Amino acid sequence: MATRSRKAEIATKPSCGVLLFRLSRASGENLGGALAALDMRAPEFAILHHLYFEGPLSQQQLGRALRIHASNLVAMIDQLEGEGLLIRRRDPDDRRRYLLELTDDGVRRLADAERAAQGAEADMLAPLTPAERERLRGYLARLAGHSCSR
Amino acid sequence: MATRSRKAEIATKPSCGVLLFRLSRASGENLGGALAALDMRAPEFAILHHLYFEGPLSQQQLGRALRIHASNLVAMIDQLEGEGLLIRRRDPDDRRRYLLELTDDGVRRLADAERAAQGAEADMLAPLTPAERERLRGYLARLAGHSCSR
DNA sequence: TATTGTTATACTCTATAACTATA
DNA sequence: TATAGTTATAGAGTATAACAATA
Repeated sequence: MATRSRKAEIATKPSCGVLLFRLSRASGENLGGALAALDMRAPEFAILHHLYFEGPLSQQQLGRALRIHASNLVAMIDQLEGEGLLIRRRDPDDRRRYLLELTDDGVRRLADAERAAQGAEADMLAPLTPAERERLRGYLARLAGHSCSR
Repeated sequence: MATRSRKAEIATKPSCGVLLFRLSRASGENLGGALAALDMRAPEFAILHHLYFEGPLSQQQLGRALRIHASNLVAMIDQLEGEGLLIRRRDPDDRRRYLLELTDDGVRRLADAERAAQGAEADMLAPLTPAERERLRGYLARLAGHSCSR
């Protein structure tokens, strides 16, 4: 009993949290490698992606969803705006805010990035059947919606 | 047709890769917050965790699994060894390598960290049913085994 | 020659605090 | 007063290259 109690304090299987930690780093490495050919980084890809699906958004909203600190987001948005991939428009209802919106070039660039990322994604998901991949995607989408929409 | 082709280049739903990016950051923030009470960071937690389940391992093996660069791992292992949570033993079969192994204190510290992390994990997984959580954990474990065991 | 661990270093990312303009 | 965006800056995290010890 005494010898078991020490072991019993630790779960017999890795938790989702620690699995996410490991997997996100491996996935990020693959994604980063694929995006490097386009001279793009994962955070930029995530920004374009999120604005495409959820935009227009303020910098605060975008930063909260992607867990990018407001102070760090400024330079990233500057960069993307400088490349003509998005525009900052003042929100007429609250002139403190910007409304970030993709340009047509931004949409095209996102499409290029998605194409590049597809191969990396397929490698990562190889162990799962197509049905399992879709179920995983559904789970992740629900969890992301819950955790990333504050 | 021409108006559809622009849209058609981009998937109608976020991919697993970008969902993992977002979710891992939200999850990491929660985990980091929970571990802060123990004055521990997520990478340290992952190291203790991985050595517990997969150890003993060389620094190269550990670094590859967790995507921590060998040059950066040195200081982290120094720190954990200094706290008495693990030991570096020379591998008698290959004296270039260490065999990293948790001490009893390391196991206890991991148990403390797991307890602290449990609350954050429950919050994150709240949108899923218990059965769905277990299926998700199984998927993540299979993918991590594939991507993180090079 | 190749590999493990190590150091030094530059670069990116992240977090904190203070400022401005708007609300 | 409070919030959105910005700036400056310190602190982690990351990657590259070179080295000693060992294979």
